[in-house]
Amino acid sequence: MTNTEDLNKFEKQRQEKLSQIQQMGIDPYGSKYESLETAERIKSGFRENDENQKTKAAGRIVLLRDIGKLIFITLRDSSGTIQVGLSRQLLSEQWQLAKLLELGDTIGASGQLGKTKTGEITIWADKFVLLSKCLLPPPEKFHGLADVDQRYRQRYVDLWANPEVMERFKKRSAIITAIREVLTSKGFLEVETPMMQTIAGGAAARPFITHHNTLDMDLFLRISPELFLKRLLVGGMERVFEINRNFRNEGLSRQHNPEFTMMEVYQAYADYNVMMDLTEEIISTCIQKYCNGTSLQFDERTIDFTCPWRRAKYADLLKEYAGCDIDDIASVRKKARELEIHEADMDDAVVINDVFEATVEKQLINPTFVIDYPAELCPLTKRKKDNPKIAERFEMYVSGMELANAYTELNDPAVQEENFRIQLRGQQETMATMDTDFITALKYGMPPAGGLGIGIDRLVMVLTGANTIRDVILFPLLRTVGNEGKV
RNA sequence: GGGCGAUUAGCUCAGCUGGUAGAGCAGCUGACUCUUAAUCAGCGGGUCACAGGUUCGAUUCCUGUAUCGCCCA
Repeated sequence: MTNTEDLNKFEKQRQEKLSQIQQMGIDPYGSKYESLETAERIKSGFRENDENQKTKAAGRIVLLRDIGKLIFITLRDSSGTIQVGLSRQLLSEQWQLAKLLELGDTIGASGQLGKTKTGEITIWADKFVLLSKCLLPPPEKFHGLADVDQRYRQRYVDLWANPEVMERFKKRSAIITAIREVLTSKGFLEVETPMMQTIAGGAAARPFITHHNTLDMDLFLRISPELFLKRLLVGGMERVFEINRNFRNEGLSRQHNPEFTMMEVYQAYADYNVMMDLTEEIISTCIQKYCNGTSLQFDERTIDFTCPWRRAKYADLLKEYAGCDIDDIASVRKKARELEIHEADMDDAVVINDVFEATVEKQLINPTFVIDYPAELCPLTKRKKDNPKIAERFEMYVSGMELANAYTELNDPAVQEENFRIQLRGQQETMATMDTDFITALKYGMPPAGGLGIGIDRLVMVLTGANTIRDVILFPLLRTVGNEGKV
């Protein structure tokens, strides 16, 4: 709990400076300020011994050293920091305002670029403007904002108080751009499909429910775009992708936020092998562009992304790490009991998968394609021609975390309808609706295809070394606190 | 949902076995025209998360609540 009276004391002091500035006839919230150079460009473009380098920059005051008749300011913009020198000599009539500047204020400054005696590139301002007054005390200048809760709730402070946070989100944006570039250069069309759906399909997860008033209709926030993207394959879009949010009404963890960003891509006339190559290409491109080399540090381990990545069969991994044979269900159930999985009233496939998750997943450190899943776990996937018990599906793991999931897409409407029926049998409430329109679409004929989903948040975690998903989502879902929202 | 831990000044953190609190930064006053987390001198600043309980006395011990973190489901 913050003590509002004390907070008011600091706020009051800043308010007083604000009114002093206003009494000087100055607007403390500025206006258009253009022709700026970024801090990094100013520094990289600096020419020694050039007496005539004028420049103009704007940013937030993150450090301020007042030496009397000379003030040094460290200004932070989105590119980095630049030092601004304010001297009484150069700014005779603006000097009074200069002495009122304080940490957190946003200013713009223009003037000659030069170096100080100690070699710091500095804008010696002949003019500056207050662009926005900061009325609340900024975080501690050296440690930044450390309170985890406050960092997420007040990301707008976190972003400038902790430069590595800004860097991480710039990297996130760059990663998504790189993915778009890879896909569009290969002829994939970026599309948007409904976030609000009348049937929450395409995955097994509990959805969020909302309501449309005029239509008096309950809607679900989508748990997956899959069934809509496949409709586009039926429509003749042969290569499509979507990068957008999914919503799952389930627990929160290091790897789970209720809303998360998913990239899904579908390619007609392809299969899951093509999707494996595409996964390698997309992620390798991101790593080449934004990391050094082909390996990186994550979770205190070195992860080697050199292609090709390991491709291992689900059943083989189960044998390797759990020590049981997928075809010997008794041995799998025995292992489940050892792992304290309550297997008694579970289907065979579910027990197998729980054992897999408990034993295999965390062992998959370097990128690994787990291929050929038990068909029962994959209602939307085509079976192997020579073995109908196995589905052509892979999941890709890094550091024990699922990053991607892909299938050779099932396009036989009769098999799909049967799979839906089996799936619905074991479920209740919100999930128990058959997407008959999707079956209708398949009846018109969907080309054979490969489909792939990559969890963007988790990918960004791995590529930026973030150990919780909250560090790669600007505004992660948090509990409301106190009387937030009340006026 | 379960277990463990945290919550002390605006911020970052100390505070041993119970005796109503400290530092640095920030703020205020003053000095300083080359600082780099500027420095120097001085000053102010706290319902020790919240609510109960034990005690002569609780920031400290106990219980509950809230939020966050870690681990597990």
